[in-house]
Order: sequence, then C-alpha cells, then structure tokens
Amino acid sequence: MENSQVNCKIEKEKLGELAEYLKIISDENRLKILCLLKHGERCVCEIHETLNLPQNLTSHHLKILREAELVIARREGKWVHYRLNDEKISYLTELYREIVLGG
Amino acid sequence: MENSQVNCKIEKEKLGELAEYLKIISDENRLKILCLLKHGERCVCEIHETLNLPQNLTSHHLKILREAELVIARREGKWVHYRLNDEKISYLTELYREIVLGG
DNA sequence: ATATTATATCAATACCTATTGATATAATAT
DNA sequence: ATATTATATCAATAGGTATTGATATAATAT
Repeated sequence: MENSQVNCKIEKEKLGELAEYLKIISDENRLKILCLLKHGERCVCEIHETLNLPQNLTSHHLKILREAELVIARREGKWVHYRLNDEKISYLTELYREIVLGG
Repeated sequence: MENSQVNCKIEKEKLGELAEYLKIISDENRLKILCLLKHGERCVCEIHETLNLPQNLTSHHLKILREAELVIARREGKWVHYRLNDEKISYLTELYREIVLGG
C-alpha cells in the first residue's frame, strides 16, 4: 500500500501550506528581510534603510510576512519591531523536508 | 566585522538563485510532480495521468523544472522519462538552509 | 506512405502581485 | 493644539504566469 499516489494523497493537505510558504519566501526582498531578521529584532526603519527599500514597500512585505506568521510584530512607542517566528519557520522547513526531500 | 549587512552582502549573489528555486517549487502542481518523482523516474503520460493534469500543462511545468535543472529528461522511443536531479536539489536545499536558517 | 501515440509548442486569456506615489494613522514632543 | 517621526494603507500601474485549446513535432507501427 505504499505507492506514490497514496503518498501524494497523504501529503496533499500539507502541500498547499508548503506552496504558500514557498511563494511568500520566493521574493528576493522578503528573503532579504528574513535574512536580516536572523540577526535579531529590527524596526521597520532599520529594515528599509539597511536594505535600501522604500518604506511603504518594506511595510507591504512585512505585512505579507506577518500575515503568514513568519514574523512577529511588537510595537514600542512609535516603532514597530519585527522578529522571526522561529517555530513557524521550523515547522514549514520540516514540511519542505518531508514533501520535497525524503519521504 | 560580523554585522547583518556584511552577511547579507555575502549571501546576496546566492539570494537570487534561491529565490528563483523557491518560486519554481512554490507552484502546487510542480510540487506534486517533484513529490511523484521522488519515487522514481516517470514518463510524461504517467505524470499527467497520476496527477490528473492536462497533458500540455504537465509538459509546460516539466519544461520549467527541466530548464531550472531540477529534473532530468531522458527520451526512450516515444516516451520521455523524467527524474529528479538530486544533486541540484541538494545544492539548493543547502542554500535555503544557509540563507533562511542558520548563518 | 498513413495512422497512432507521446510529447512539446503556440496563442490567448485571466489572474495575481511587486512596485510606486500619495495619503492616512499612530505615537510622541513642543 | 501643532509638528514631527514612524508605520500602514490605498489606488494605479506594469509585468509576470498558470491555465486552456489548438496545433506541431517526434517516434513507432501498419
């Protein structure tokens, strides 16, 4: 009972979740943001200045990352600090490993 | 000399390569194809029948995967058999690990 | 040669999304 | 209150791409 159709059916529900994740992180600017946040929490202005992205574009990408729960926002006064959601990223990385790599 | 800007500059050249890979595999149908090919070489008709995709659409996605060198084609008579390019996928997975996960 | 099967390409559509410029909101300071 | 700084949203545009239907190519068989 271990054929590829069965396997693909089992993984099918997770496939959409993985595809959505991959789509979100397949943007160069969003990858840069994630890469930057690996080194710790950053506010929006730090992100857009460091990466040389317009403020509104940075905000836009952060919204997408935030809605996908890949990053977590924390307001402190005027500033909004963003950090990685490590658990979510770990979970989705495991999904990638499961679906794309070994069974 | 170990700040995020420097790191991101080092990784910058690889970032485009990773983004392209992620964009290609962020399509559900292409993920299904890769998932199917994990179990071994398949010809186009097997792929499109197993996954219930139109023949031309299957061919289209295979072309994208082939041009990205994620799969390798081998003609045998009327049939064209596709298989995973494990080395390329391993390389790009390592890139993902480097850039998105640990430094 | 013609027919059949397998695969690829082409053209058109329809949808999605990154980017930009302008504007709005939110918090603080004066 | 007004001003300033930080962030978010909105509208419009431009470019990309998944899908479909029709057609072409490639290999084999009759």
